[in-house]
Amino acid sequence: MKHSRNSVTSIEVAKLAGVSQSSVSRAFSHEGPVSVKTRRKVLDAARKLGYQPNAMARSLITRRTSMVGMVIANVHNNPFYTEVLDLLSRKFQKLGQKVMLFIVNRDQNLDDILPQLLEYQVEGILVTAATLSSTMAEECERWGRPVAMINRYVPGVHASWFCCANYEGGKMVAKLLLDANHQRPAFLAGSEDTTTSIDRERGFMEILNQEKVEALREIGEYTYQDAYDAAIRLLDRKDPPDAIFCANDIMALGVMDAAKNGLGLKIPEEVSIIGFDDIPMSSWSSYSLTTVRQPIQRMVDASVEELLNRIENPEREPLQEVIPGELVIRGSARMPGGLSSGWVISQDR
Amino acid sequence: MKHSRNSVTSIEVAKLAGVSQSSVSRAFSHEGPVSVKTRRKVLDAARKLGYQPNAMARSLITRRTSMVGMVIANVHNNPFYTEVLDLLSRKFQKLGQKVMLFIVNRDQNLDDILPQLLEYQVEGILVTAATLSSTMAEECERWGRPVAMINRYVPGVHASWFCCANYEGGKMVAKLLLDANHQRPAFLAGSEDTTTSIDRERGFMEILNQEKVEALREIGEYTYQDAYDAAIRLLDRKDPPDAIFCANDIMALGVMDAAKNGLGLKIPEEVSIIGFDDIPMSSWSSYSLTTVRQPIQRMVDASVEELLNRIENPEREPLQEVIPGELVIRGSARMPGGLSSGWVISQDR
DNA sequence: TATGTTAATGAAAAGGTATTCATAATTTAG
DNA sequence: CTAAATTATGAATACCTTTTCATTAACATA
Repeated sequence: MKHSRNSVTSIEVAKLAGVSQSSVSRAFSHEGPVSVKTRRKVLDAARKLGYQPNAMARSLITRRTSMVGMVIANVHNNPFYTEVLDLLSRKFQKLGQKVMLFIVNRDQNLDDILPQLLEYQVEGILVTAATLSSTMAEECERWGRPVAMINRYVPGVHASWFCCANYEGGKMVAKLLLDANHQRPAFLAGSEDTTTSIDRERGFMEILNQEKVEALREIGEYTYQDAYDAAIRLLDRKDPPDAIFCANDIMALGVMDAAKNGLGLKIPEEVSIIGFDDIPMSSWSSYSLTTVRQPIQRMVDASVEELLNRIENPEREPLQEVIPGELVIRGSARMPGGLSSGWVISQDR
Repeated sequence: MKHSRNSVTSIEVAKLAGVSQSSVSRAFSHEGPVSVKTRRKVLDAARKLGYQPNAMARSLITRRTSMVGMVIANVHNNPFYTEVLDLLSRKFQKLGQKVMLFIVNRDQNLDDILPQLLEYQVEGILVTAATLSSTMAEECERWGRPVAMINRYVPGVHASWFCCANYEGGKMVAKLLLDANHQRPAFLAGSEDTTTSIDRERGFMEILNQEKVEALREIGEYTYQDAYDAAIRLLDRKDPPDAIFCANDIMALGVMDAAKNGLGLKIPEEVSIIGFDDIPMSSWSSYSLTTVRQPIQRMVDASVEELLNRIENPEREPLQEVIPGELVIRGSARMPGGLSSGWVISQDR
């Protein structure tokens, strides 16, 4: 026999089990008192009919859905966010939350996504690699739907966010390059309008300026190909840089390919390359990229826990945190003479 | 003012607009007749109150949710499935479907996922890179929840599926290698229990057997690292292979790194490497991997359309399709002398 | 045994919408 | 200008749960 849709209701189960519908509900929801005898009867009947409580009906009365919205960009062209997506999803699952997923473009306006999320009564929204406008975030929060962001923040917004210490990361890289006696560094920006790229550059430039070192600059739009092209432009000048700090790893890999295979340069002898993220490919022997590892697990854990926390306690004020990254020294950048010079060399994972 | 949860109902809107609740519903659902005047009044009031229809309540009565379940594995360690996830999600979005996402392990049992999907009344389920047991699939279908799979099938199962022509792909690769005069090919399997790996190997071996060519064999579990290790074992023997066909690209990249950087071999002069998938990295200049491109866009389009189609027409029989892949000739495999020999050389995307 | 407590049960209401049906308003045809 | 047909509206119902409340059964205490 073929059921057109799942039409088995608690009433039918009740009938078969010879109890009231209320008892069926109690047997399933672990709330309220049920005798072991009726529970058994109910579960037997339910199994026989293939009954399953209807989450929609339940949510209508409990006003809880156990659903969260997840908005993520850049998932296909940056393995870092693939990993974030993976970890987020699994963490939510483990904590009993259902995930409603929206994949967007980095620069996409979320104004048409939000209504859908709210319509479906998600209890909270997690945004990463995309930016929720300040007004939109306020709107969500005002309706009791907490928002948490990863690696993105909006000044003064009433929402939680968790970022890698991008500014400090940029500083670390600059110090490393100067210590290793680089004379002519360059910065390869991601997208001009992302705080991640901006902050990494700010930290980087801050140190260089202190030492009165000027830096070249190009834009790679956070993609392999744009970075490859930018690297060619950069390295093909009469006065090429001797080091390139890229706003993320995927660009750094593009730059390495451009330098090595495009222009036949030796890395790190002729040019040092440093990235940011520490995606899996950075440790591959073809690249061996020196980079700043983002504390991805901690960012994920913190943001999920914070989000669920604020769902349970709506009065709680949103939390924001900057979590330090760590330098991962591999082979793509020349090292300071001593090497001992106090650098923390992180192990590969 | 802070609303505890979204508590604005159609009744409040009706009150403010001075119409009945029914009219509010009609104004929003584009069903039934509404005069332009009342529609305007309703929408005005709704905007003022920040009203949004409650999808849970709606689904309860319409018995439709516009939600589909998406179960995907391997998303973090195989860029191919990252892209599938991305395309699937966007396609569903474009067609007005909400996606409930579950990320699982390849070998994970889906028995605990399914009840959750059914509980939340998804109207269909799309599974990729994971396997739904035959009985589970039947169960879903029996309750009117169509199932579609990408790159996975279960013999005799009553579900839709769309696969790349893995068997034929394996044959193509074998022919190419033989034509280019390779004497000692090897196959690097993914996971032993996946039809993708099995079918690719079957096609590959079929041609080799025809020509009485024996092949070496190793297992790489579909990961870069395992493949790297397997390649070392393979290439470090006294009688190493002169070609390695890998069950997917990510393994092929591991094999290339092992050969080039681990053992100092020249590719393709000393060993040819061929992959399967055509992930973005395969076209990077450090690899330039010859591979079989999966028709990812077509598989995604077909499976989504088929799933929605069967949701609308539950009586329709599930459709299955094998879609041919195409050989992408790059630089990681020695070519037949003529090169003209009739090979379709695909352009990079 | 009588009485007071606690546990178990069922009837009924509530949650927010879509939809049916009957009625009212409007338009069209004659 | 009336009758007929059409369109717009509102009241009431249904969707499937959870939960409250009142009632009954079971149990323990004196």
